[in-house]
Amino acid sequence: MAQDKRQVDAITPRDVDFAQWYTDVCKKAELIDYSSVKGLFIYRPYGYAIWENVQNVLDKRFKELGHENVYLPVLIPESLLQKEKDHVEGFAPECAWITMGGSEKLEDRLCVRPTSETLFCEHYANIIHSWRDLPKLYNQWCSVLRWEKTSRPFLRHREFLWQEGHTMHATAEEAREETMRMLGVYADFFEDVLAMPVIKGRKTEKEKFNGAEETYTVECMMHDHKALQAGTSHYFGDGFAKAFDITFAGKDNQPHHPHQTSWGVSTRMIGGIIMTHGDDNGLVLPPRIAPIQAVVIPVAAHKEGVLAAAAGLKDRLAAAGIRVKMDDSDNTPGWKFAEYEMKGVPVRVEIGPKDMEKGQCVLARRDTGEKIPAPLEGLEETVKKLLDAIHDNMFAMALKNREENTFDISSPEEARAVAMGKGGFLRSKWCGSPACEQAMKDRAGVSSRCMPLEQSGTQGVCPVCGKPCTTDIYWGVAY
RNA sequence: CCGGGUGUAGCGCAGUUGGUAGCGCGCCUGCUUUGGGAGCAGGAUGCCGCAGGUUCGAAUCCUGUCACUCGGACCA
Repeated sequence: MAQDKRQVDAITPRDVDFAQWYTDVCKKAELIDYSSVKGLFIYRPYGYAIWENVQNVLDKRFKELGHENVYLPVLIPESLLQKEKDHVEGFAPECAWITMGGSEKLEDRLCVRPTSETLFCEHYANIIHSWRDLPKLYNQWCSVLRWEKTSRPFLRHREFLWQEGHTMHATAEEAREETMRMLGVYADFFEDVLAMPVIKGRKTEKEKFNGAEETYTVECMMHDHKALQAGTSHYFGDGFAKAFDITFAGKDNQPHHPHQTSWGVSTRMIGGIIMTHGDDNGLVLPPRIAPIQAVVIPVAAHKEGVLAAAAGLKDRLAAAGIRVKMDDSDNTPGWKFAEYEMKGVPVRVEIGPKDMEKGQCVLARRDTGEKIPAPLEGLEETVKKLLDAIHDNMFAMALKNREENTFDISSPEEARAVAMGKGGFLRSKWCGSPACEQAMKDRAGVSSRCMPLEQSGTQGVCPVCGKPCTTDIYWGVAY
């Protein structure tokens, strides 16, 4: 079957206008709606269900690694926010402030949390006293507010949902291990659950989180060859602990500052899913996160026995642990095909009179469009295997896109030619100088994405200054 | 935040020199249909984004404001 055939005309093709295509998918797949306030979006049930599945998988993993969920307040007093200089400088421009309580003006105005480092530090100062209190492995699921100037569904909200892990450790080594462990959790999640290949790497000084010593990232390539930072993990050292006066008595009976990490992923990843896997017929959801993994559609439902057969298939698949829905509404089959394709349901199960005669149904896979007749016997296993095959294929397609659009460049001008053309990840050496990084921004229009953890170790030269160096780095245009 | 564009029914749009609001799709009802967005018949739906102003009279002209959108700047 030709999977590139466009079956849905409610959506602008990607090649015509990628930005419009993205907006169409968000709306037509019923993921999101706009509210009356710029940048504040409504997560509709189908969109929120994706986030719930993300939460379920990640929350389980966090807890397996010993993390506990907590909930801290939504407001931060200005005096508290200002305790760490770099941090407040980074976030102040996008804080929203509460200045009135009822009809009274507030003495110390309150910031709606843009992130919760300061709140966690204040709390940790109260509860960490001894080496026996460490490590503290806390995580919070919440929303945060950043007063962005421009906003787009999922990719840049003023209010967005995320999780933020904040951990405290007795030693720098332990905190560094935690930073890398959680980066690994994110990388595995993106690849094994969302079918999104990632590049794990470290951010440059310019791009790192305000107040962090080191920032690590998982970077993904979207279908339009732009980069998306999909998750971050920070090592803070003891900078915040000093600023917030967090100390503990060590085994040596001396006072010490603990070492800290934070790490987070947000609903931005849903934008990443859309732009990594979607096609001209709409959303294509990774099976392991799809709210509906298989939709059963009865064909000629008025005919004797068809509805009962469809309901039977639904019950069997549900009993096998597959998230399944039957659509027995009176829309035509063609309408339903288009509808669930727009919504990215990985597998469609068609059953009609002709199938029943042959003891089969028809499976249609969303990723390739292929239609496969399948015997009713053993259907549970067939569908499970198909879901895994779809995941593998989606990952392979995304990886192919990234590999075919990653280029080695040796000058800002060469980088610019690619960036202004079809775009992509640009790989080069880098001398480590902020001036050369800025020159890439000014002359090529690209920002540094990350220095990959997997370094080749080979000798080369910086594309800007020409100095010999060994560090591999990726550049790109980012969302 | 700076420029360009746009706000009229759920969606997409028309609306002339200012004169009291229209089309297509969708929606509701009924019948016929059903393997790729069905057909016929009937029906319902409007704070013309919001707030002021000009005018006998404003969707239309003026001012302000909010939102969407495309560039740019900023930004995780």
